[in-house]
Order: sequence, then C-alpha cells, then structure tokens
Amino acid sequence: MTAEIPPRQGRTTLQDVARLAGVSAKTAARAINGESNVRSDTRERVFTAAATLKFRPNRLARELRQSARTGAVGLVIGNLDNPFYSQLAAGVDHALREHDLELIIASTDDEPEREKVVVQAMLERRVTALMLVPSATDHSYLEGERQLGLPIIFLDRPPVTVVADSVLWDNHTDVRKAVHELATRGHRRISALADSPELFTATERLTAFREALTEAGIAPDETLILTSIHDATSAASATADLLARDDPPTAIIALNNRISIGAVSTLLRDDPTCAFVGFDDFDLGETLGISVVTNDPREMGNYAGQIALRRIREGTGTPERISLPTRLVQRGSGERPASSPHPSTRGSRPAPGLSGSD
Amino acid sequence: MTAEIPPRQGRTTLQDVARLAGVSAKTAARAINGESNVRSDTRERVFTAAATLKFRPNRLARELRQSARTGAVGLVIGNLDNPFYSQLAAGVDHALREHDLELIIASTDDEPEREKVVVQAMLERRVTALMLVPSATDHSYLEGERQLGLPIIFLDRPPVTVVADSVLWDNHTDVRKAVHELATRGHRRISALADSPELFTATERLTAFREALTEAGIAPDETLILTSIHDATSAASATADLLARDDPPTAIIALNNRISIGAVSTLLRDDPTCAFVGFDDFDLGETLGISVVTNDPREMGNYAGQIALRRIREGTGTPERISLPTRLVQRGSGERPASSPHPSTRGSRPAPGLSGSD
DNA sequence: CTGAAAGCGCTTACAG
DNA sequence: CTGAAAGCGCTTACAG
Repeated sequence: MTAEIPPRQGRTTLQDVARLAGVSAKTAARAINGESNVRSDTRERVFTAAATLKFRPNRLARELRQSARTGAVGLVIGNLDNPFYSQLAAGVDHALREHDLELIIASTDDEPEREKVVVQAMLERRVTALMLVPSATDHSYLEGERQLGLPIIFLDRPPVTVVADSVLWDNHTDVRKAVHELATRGHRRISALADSPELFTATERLTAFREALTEAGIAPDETLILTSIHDATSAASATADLLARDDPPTAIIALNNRISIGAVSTLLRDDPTCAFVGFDDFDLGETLGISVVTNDPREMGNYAGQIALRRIREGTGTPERISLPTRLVQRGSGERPASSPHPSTRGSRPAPGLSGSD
Repeated sequence: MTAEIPPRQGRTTLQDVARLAGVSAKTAARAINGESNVRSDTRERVFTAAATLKFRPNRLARELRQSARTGAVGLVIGNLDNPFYSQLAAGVDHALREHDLELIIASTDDEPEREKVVVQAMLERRVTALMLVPSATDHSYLEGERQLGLPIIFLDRPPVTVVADSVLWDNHTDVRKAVHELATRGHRRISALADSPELFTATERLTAFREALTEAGIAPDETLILTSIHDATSAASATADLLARDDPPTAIIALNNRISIGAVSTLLRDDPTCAFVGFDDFDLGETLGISVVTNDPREMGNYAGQIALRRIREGTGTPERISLPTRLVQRGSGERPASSPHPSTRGSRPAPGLSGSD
C-alpha cells in the first residue's frame, strides 16, 4: 500500500528571489551559495529578498543538476530496536556530522527480501554511499553500482558475491581467550548459545569456541552447543533447559547481546553458581559483575562512516577489510561465592554467582 | 567542513531505455511505472531494455517534477545512543513500512542550535512530513512550513510557539500512583531524581511528584529533589550521596531511563533495602524485580508515524495533542527482604532489596 | 495506445 | 561582477 501524497505548492524559488532583488537567477544563486564575485550591495539585496520571501533552496533540484552528488548516505541495518544496531547507527551518525551529510536509515529485520527493497529505494534516491549490515547472501545486484563508483561498506558481516569494503569484528581472539580462561579454572562442561548458523558472526564465534575447546584438550560436546536462538526470551528458556539437565554445564558462553540478556536473566533466578561470559556488554553488566567479550558498535559505525567519507572524497579503490578488536572484560571476584548459600550483595562485591570465573 | 563530493556519471536514463526499446520516453515511463494503456509487447520491449541497461529510476528527478511530494520523512531525535530515542525511531520506522516512505534521521544531542541545522537540511530536502523531539523552545521558524501544509508532529515534548500535532506521555497519573503506593507503605522520605528542569518531561514528572506528596500529607522536602542529572553516571553518584546522608531517603524515584539505570546500579551495590521506582523500563528490570513506570517509546513513535501518514494523505487540520498512558508495574515481593542480612537470590525471588515496594 | 513539447528548480558552461 | 541559455531526468498536459 502506497501513501497518496498530494502535491504542495506555493514555494518561493530562486527565480522569485532574483526577481525581487532585481538580479538574474545566477547572481541570486551566487549570493545565496556564498560564492565570491558578488558586489556586497547586490548580495545584501538578494539576502533581503530571500528573507522576505522565506526562500528555502530545493536540494532535489540542486542535486539533480549536479548529477549523482547527493548529500545523503544510506544505512541499512537489522532493526532499531536492537541496541547493537542502534548504536551502530549512532556511530555512523557521529562520523557524518560536520560533513553536511544526511542519514537515511532503513531496517530489514534481517530479511534478505526486505534488504533488496530498501537498498533499491536508497539507490533510486542516489545516496552518495551505502553502508549495510547484510542479511542477503547474494549481493551481485550491487555490482553495477560499485562499478559506477558508489562506495559500499559492509558492516558486521562480510560481502560475498560483490567487492566492497567491510568492517568486522575479530570474532576469534577473545572468544577463545574466554574459553581458555574457563578451562584454566577447571571447567570442562562449557555450553555455547548462538544465533542461526547462517549468520556469519554466529558461525565465526562458534568456530572459535570449538577450536578453543580442542586447544584446551576438551572434546567439543555438541549437545552443549545450542544454535538458532534469535531473541532474549528463547535464550532464557534454552538456558533453563540446560540447567535442568542431569549433567548441566558448569559454564555458559552467550554469543551475542540478546542471548546474553536472556541467559543472564535465567541465571540470576535459577543458578547463581554457573559461570558465564557474554558477548556484547549491556546495561548493568558491570554492576552485576558479569564477564563479557565487549565490542563497541558505535566504534564500528564510526569507523565505517570514516571509510565512507574517504571513499566519497577519494573514490573507491582496493577494498579494505577491517577487523576491529573486541575486549575480554573479566568481572566478579574470581572466587565462587556459592560457598555460602546466602551470598551478600552489600558492599562492592558482585551480584551473587554471576562472576564470569569461578 | 563539507565533504567534496565528486560527480558520478554514466547512469542509464529513461531516455536510454526508450531509445533502445524504440519508443518515446513517455511510453517507457508508462511501462516502467506500471500504468495501463501500454501494449503488452511494448511493455516487454521496455522491460527488456531497462534490464539490459540496468536502468534505475532517479527519484530526485521524479520528485522534483512532482513538486513537493517526496517519499522521505524526517525524524529529529536527541541521540541514537539512548534507547528511548532509538526505540522511538524503531516505532516510526515500523509505521512507515509498506508505505514506500523513507526515513531520514538526524540527532541533535538535545542542542537547540543543532536542531535548527538538521531541521533546515530536512526542509531543503523537502521531506513530506517532519517529526521531532524538540530541544529548541522557539519553533516559530516552522510556521511557514506549516502554512505550506507540511505535517509536523512533536514527540515527547509539546510545541510552544508553533501549531502542530503532538504525541506526549501522560507524565502525571502513574508517577502520582507510584508515590501514593510508597506513601501507603509508610515511606515519608521519598527522593526524586530528575533531568534538567528546562526539559518538559522532567518538570511534568516533578510536578506530579510534588503534588502526590502533598496529597499524601507529606511536605515536599526540596533537599530530596535532585535535578539536572543528565546521565547514568551522575545518577549513580547522586544516589550514593543521598544514601550517605545522615537521614537518607527510604525510597527513591528516578524520572527517566538513564537516571533509573544509574540509581539501580548504586542501589544494587550499596543499599538493597531502599525502595525504588524507575521511570522507563530497561533490560533485566523485570529479572531484578524493579518497579517501574513503563512507557513504550515504540508505541509513541508508531503513533506519531500513523498521524504523519494520515496528515500526508489528508492534509493538516486541527492539531491533535495525544497523551499516551504509562503503566505502573509493581515488581518484587512486597516484603522487605532485608530482614535477613543475606537474602538469597535463588528460586524465582527478586534480587535482594530491589522490590519497588517494601 | 503513443509521442512531442514544456517544465520542476536549480547549476553548468559560457559570454560579456 | 553579472546574465542568458541550456540541461539534469523525470512528469505534466496535451495532441493524436
């Protein structure tokens, strides 16, 4: 269903301003755009006329005439509800400030079909750069745009069937480090909770998880690896199921932010003694003493924005593939607090049982 | 600093398609836009030509010709980092789907000057509707646009010097209800933490707080009302200061989401017995058993989006001023758990001391 | 069912 | 320092 948009009329144009100021359109444009080569009294007359008529330049006209140079960049993300995506957008927004670039945001809910639709719309609007967290796997439909010089930057997940810049996380190093920490502290039954294996990040992190186990001399137990967890609610129940097993894991690692929140909410209620490490930090994570592999989505967004700005200015060249580091933050006392059945939360000690180590 | 944007050339135009298909531009347009009155073999030829040339219509040209009917709406918010704003944006985004409207988002960091800049840019881009969480107090600069028929919708804070639609919270009912609850349970020293008194929402909620105290027969103690708290960190330290006083409050009410998070983080560490109610829910709020006055920013965004869609279709009329309800969610056991110095967190009981009632 | 001409509101490329 | 003409890529308003 398309909205019927009635036309609006009656706007002042540059011509109107020129007429009132008694100059040509070109001269009016010169004054308004702050070019030199205008006598100051002429400039004044134009300014006065523009103010009187409440002239507001039409960027569509300007950008049409100037060909593809629009001042808008497109950002395609999964969903503004998810803090990962909204902070990514905040980072992009931040990078774009001071550069007179506008930000068009569209969300795909991670549906490949919707990605194509919204990307299409952005291309028709002739965005000057395109950033996207891809959900489709085939991006050959972007090939033509790339050849026309459109800067394209993939975020969080790499391009597959098209050449483009990308800004990704290092999904290996700190996940492995976290698993090694847990193994060093004696954990053998370590569970991993991940999103769909079709997602690049989920697979990367799971691979790192399995490798780390192997390195630690632990045979990966596939029954402890749960995937296709899309939201906090299912993460919470998956965690509850794990804990209810005859031989529950003694440690859990959650491989994205929604899964972390769901798992933590179950652990808080059901088992304060199970060790835990989450991927992506969240509100109160520090207060609750929860160990995390942190990444800053704003940093990723900002970085991508910087690349976009450079590409816009200098043109596309050899594609860059940036891997941003994560950070393993160990929180909690390092001692399992459950030696007492009634751990205190007073003082600066962590919330009971939620130390990532034990 | 403005980015220098080099032009990009070489795009296929409708003319190119028409030429290849051996028809006029008008006929090519008819086929591509799915109008009737085109012979099917003509249509096919045009489609083939368009596909061959990878034709992508130029919306700037179309919208320029069609006057002010662009397919973009502008949303001006404080900052995508803040979940309140990003969820607001998610709601707007949601309302706009299926309507072929694009979303341009700009953030102001609540700075009036920046608001003017970004709104200006959106107006030059001829957005078909403008939604904003205002930070400026004077919006007479929008008066001209309103008269030209631009739908303008204020979110979260009402318009002052311009006539426009607005979607606000009912900032009174549930704040008062929360205070009454606390008073009923015997609390006399109730503290309120709020953002800057210049902010409409802060003032509204503080007024409701004071009125409720008076209604409950409690003389408002201004030393318990802390304002100008802008972020979680200062909320955390303000809370710590309160608790360190000789006669600390026995209950605290935090009047927005960032303040809630900061206050809760201090309470979790320092005083699990102080009663607490937060405005705006947050991750783990339920798990931690924290009472809140909840509002759903998505709902506000979605509602505003609906109004925008209607205004776009039907034109602006008598301005609407919608007041959305909040919801007081009492969580926690209702009993002060601190009778035991070592409250347990096992089972489904709330985290220690964080029941909003006591 | 199809097309030629004009125009949306600017900027470009000249000419003076 | 200033201006007249043409054009960006579409759609409008006609005419056939």
